[in-house]
Amino acid sequence: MSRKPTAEATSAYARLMRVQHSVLAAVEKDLKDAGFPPLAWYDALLELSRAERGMLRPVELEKHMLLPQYSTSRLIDRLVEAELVTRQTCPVDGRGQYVVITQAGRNLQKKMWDTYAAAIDRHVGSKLSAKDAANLADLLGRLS
Amino acid sequence: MSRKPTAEATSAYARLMRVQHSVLAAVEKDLKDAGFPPLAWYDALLELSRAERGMLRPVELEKHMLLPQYSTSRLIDRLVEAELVTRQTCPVDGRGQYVVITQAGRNLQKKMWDTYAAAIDRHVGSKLSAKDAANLADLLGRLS
DNA sequence: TCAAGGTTGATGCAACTGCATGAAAATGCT
DNA sequence: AGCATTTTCATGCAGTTGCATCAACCTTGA
Repeated sequence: MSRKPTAEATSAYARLMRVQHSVLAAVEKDLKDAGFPPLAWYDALLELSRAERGMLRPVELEKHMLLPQYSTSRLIDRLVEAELVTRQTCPVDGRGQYVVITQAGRNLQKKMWDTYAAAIDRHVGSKLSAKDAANLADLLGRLS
Repeated sequence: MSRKPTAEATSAYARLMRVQHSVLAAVEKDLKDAGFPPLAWYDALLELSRAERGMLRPVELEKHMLLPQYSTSRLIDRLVEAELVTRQTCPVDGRGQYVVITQAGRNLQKKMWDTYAAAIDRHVGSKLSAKDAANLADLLGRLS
């Protein structure tokens, strides 16, 4: 049975799309203006830097980042090309591999965070009280 | 002066990115599975259908949709190709043109709305009370 | 053990995007 | 009016994404 959304739900949906688009564009612009690579690189480096021994299987990275498989594969290509990660063969699974963050990768991730944090603060933090932000996070969480 | 965001702001930001991504992917999938073109087509057709006499300048469409200029230009190409809109020369501005929605365009927009509405209800409406949805819309609105 | 089926990762190709630029027309300034 | 600037729209090119598919390997089950 296919129901129609309420006006409130439609409005929330529309703003979710629009606001995310604007905020993401603004944040990406701040990073780009500071001479940094795209956000997807940061996300990947962050996941890797937090992982045990700085390594993850592509398939794990893929799940963390909610990216399609081929997209992850090519992102890794670019990170390898930029020497921010290396590929290592996986000893326990002949199909698989490990992606390992390099020291340069860790350094870049840390450097990007300064700019990234400032951008988040400017485009989100400065516009909401901590209480409102927590409330927003909670409401968004219910959509998962 | 570049400040760091609070944990609440960071969390709200992260969820905004993640949840929008998931919801958009789910909605696009529903539309695609029903055999419809991408959401951007719907958005353009909706804007046009609501406009005076079903026509807009590309530059206006661009502002409504928050798209870069070249992206709008090419979207219009595809809509023209699919005979959902036509281009007409603009009598008051020799540079400009009008994009006019066709009857087929209006029909498609209406048909898509059934599926789109059901998707919004499923992925947003059904997960929030009307009050929560209104609250969410309000909080998101403060980020604009 | 071996075949069937699932998982992991790469890649050719077509479509799409971003960037830089160009052409044409309008606007503003003196 | 004359010239520089701005606005509007299109497009070549390189890089990226989406789709389909492939190859290699693992797992399951008889």
